[in-house]
Amino acid sequence: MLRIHNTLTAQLEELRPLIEGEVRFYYCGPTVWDYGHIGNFRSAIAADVIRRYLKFKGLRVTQVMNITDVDDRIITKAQEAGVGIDEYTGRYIDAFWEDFDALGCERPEVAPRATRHIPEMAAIIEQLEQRGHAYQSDGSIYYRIKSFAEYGKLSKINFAGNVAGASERIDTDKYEKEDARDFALWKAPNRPDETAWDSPIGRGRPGWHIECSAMSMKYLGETFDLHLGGVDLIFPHHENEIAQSEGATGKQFVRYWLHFEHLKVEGETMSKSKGNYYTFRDLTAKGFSAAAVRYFLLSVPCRKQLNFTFDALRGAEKTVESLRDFRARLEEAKTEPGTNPDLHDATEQALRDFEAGMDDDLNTSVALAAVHDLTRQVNTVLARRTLREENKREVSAAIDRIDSVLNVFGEPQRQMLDDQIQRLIDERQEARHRRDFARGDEIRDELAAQGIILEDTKDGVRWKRK
RNA sequence: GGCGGCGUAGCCAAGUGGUAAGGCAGAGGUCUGCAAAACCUUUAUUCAUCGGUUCGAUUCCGAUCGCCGCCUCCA
Repeated sequence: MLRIHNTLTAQLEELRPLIEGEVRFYYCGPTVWDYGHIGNFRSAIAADVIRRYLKFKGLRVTQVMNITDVDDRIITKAQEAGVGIDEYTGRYIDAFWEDFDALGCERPEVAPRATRHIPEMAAIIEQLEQRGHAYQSDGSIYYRIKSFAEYGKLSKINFAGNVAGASERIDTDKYEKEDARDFALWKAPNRPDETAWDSPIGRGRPGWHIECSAMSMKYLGETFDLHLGGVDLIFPHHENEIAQSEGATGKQFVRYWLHFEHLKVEGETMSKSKGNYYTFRDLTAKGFSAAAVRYFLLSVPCRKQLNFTFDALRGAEKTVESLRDFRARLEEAKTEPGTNPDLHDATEQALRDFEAGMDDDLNTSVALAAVHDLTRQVNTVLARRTLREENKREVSAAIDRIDSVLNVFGEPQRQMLDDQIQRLIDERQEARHRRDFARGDEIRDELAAQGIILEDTKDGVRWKRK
């Protein structure tokens, strides 16, 4: 029997004998019409960090991630727009992947779409009917919750305990269901012209939950290791996934569940009506970099609520800039052979601290503190010009290793300068040698206006793009 | 009403039964022709409030106030 641990990494140790070096996991991604807000991307980045950390730990991963491309709203919206459902969802899906890539997330192995898995869903529904977990009513098919004794085990929802205030809202008469709690597996079309699919279980469209059961089990097996998603999905979605999958197979569905907490904005719920609803594209339009957004969103452990403020995002922007500068300066640094033993120890310590932080329930805050400790110490050594060749190699390797998980340092940008700019830089150096600082500063301002920032160092001038 | 998360410096926050990580911002300094970058020093006698347990609580317990989520449809 598996014990359930309170951290992912502890659970992985328990799983190791079973998983043979490969972690198979599922991430419930967004729905197309809701794909772009930063709350969703916080989850997507959290899943990405987990994915990358599993690889850091030497495990192989098979990740399945869905973007829901069919629901009542999509069907309605597409019909209103007078376009096919694929055409309607396609542009959102394209935009999603564009943002996903920009935010430095690794693509999952499989990104299935519900609309391409109707037969698989129908098969599970048939199985549920055979096993007495489902029933037909008015052409639709519902899950019979009474038949699944363990229903509620994930969310610990106590239906009996709900009092007047909440239970009043459940209007039993409104649905053709045996029990108010039963949920739709398959919905008959409301109108003859409504978008629907033909299948062995009739014409209709899938209920929300069945897609995740069908697609996860198809690609990961009837039992798999890890299931990720936002806390808002615990009930009913994940509860229903368990009921569907375990009802159909009689086997344990998921070994370990991990839920990401919400993002708040200025201490409040993010909502369009409050005017504090931000998409990733809103933030880039305001001039924030994708790296800063990623850094901010992953800087707090994913099981904790995170409060988004523009002050904090500006802070993340500065931090990310200094990390990127750090890596560039490290690579440019001239070194003499040998090693600086203190820095060698500090580098090893940083790697240990980073991993210890991540092992402690993916505590990215602690892991980042280790990164900052290392960069500060290396900067000190760089300032004193006592960085040695071996340290440079070790630190660089450590940063690469850490950044294989966080992906916040950014790619070293060694583009060429065009001749005209290079000539201006040379002219400025000459002017400064003549102590013509007025001309020098004039050139510096001119270049700054073109987005080229100059820094004078003992080894000459270095430049970077703003 | 039920279940759960949370309240730590100007901002984002980690954290622990033994006396507050880290980042950003701020202050002073080093370096620089000046900048920039970087470094050094500094910034919470205190962790929402009030009680309790304890030799000792920010950390445990209770109450209060405040914020967030789920408990209904849609995903």
